[in-house]
Amino acid sequence: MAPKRVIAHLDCDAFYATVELLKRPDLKGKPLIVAGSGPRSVVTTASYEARKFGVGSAMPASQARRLCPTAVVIPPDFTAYREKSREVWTIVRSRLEAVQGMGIDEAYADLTGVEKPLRVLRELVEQVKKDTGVQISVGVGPNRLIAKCCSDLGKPAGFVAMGREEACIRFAAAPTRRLPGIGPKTAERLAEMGYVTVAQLQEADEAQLAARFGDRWARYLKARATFHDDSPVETESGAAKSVSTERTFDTDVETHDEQEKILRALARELCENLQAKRRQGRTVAIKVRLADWTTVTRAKTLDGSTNDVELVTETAVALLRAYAPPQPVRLLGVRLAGFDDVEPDKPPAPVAPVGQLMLPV
DNA sequence: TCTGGGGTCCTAGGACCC
DNA sequence: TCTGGGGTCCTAGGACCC
Repeated sequence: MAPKRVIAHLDCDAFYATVELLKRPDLKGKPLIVAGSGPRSVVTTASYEARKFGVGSAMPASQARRLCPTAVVIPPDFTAYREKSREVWTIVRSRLEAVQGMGIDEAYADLTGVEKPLRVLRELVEQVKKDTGVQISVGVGPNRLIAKCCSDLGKPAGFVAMGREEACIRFAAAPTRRLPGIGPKTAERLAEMGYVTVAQLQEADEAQLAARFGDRWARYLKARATFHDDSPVETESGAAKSVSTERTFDTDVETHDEQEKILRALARELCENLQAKRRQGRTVAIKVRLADWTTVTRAKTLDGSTNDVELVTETAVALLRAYAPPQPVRLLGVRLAGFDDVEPDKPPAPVAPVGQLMLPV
């Protein structure tokens, strides 16, 4: 029988704000908001002082300023965040075997079979704090779902561990939205059916859920509510499956001529990025967001893979012309997918050893 | 008071081939 | 003349996550 899994979720507290405070210690204790300066920017991170005013991630910056007029607003410095992130996860990986990074400021680790896993984690958190100034909150459980919910529970500087049955009880009164995988739309639909809390979803009739969401989703939702999750911690991350560049404009762009000009610049930016990464893709796609927030995508798959500025640009422009946006445009984007190149920094695909026959399956 | 930028995965329909 | 089913590829949209 397989040993009981021990999964940890490690999450940096208010990561961007923390990095800014390390650069500017004089701001310590003040409410701090990391957000762009444009009229349509959103909050990327708020310090805990700012959160007391109701400021949260993904909130329009204009709203955040109104909620907390005394806050110091700093534009994001992604270069600094990437650098600090590298420091943090280098330490974590030096101490733990199986780590799966999830974006810049969090990761899962599989500590199954590790002696005294909680002690190992506590010492790790302490070292990261001492060496980098970054505070990590930790959640531990028998699977990723419980680990994730637990790291959230103790923030900031949290350290929470529990088993599945305890999780079912401790999160019973929480809204379903608290479960990762249940977003605003699904939570809304569940609420319409009378399932507002995790406990209610635990007791929900699966056949009734299936009628509304389909078999697969129904099973998934029940599994989430009862904290069943056997998804593995994936150590190999792999290269991105698509790469895109997009921009929201301070004011909507009205003429097709101007839209085209912007799209060309975006296509160039994307191709230069891909050339640096030595990646080529077959599918060129554009994204157009209209003034009324309608979002449209159009894609074309080419015969061969490319990252050529001319080819990608002309394909993207042709897609835009065919669509001919019927309203002013607030966002334009270009994306390349369908990569069939060798992943960077990896040896070529293995071939059959000499003397071994490749048999048709 | 409006709503960023970078991704992933899933679904569903149509084309096309065997 | 009519009737299949399966598999793959492509496109578009939607939900979700950090």
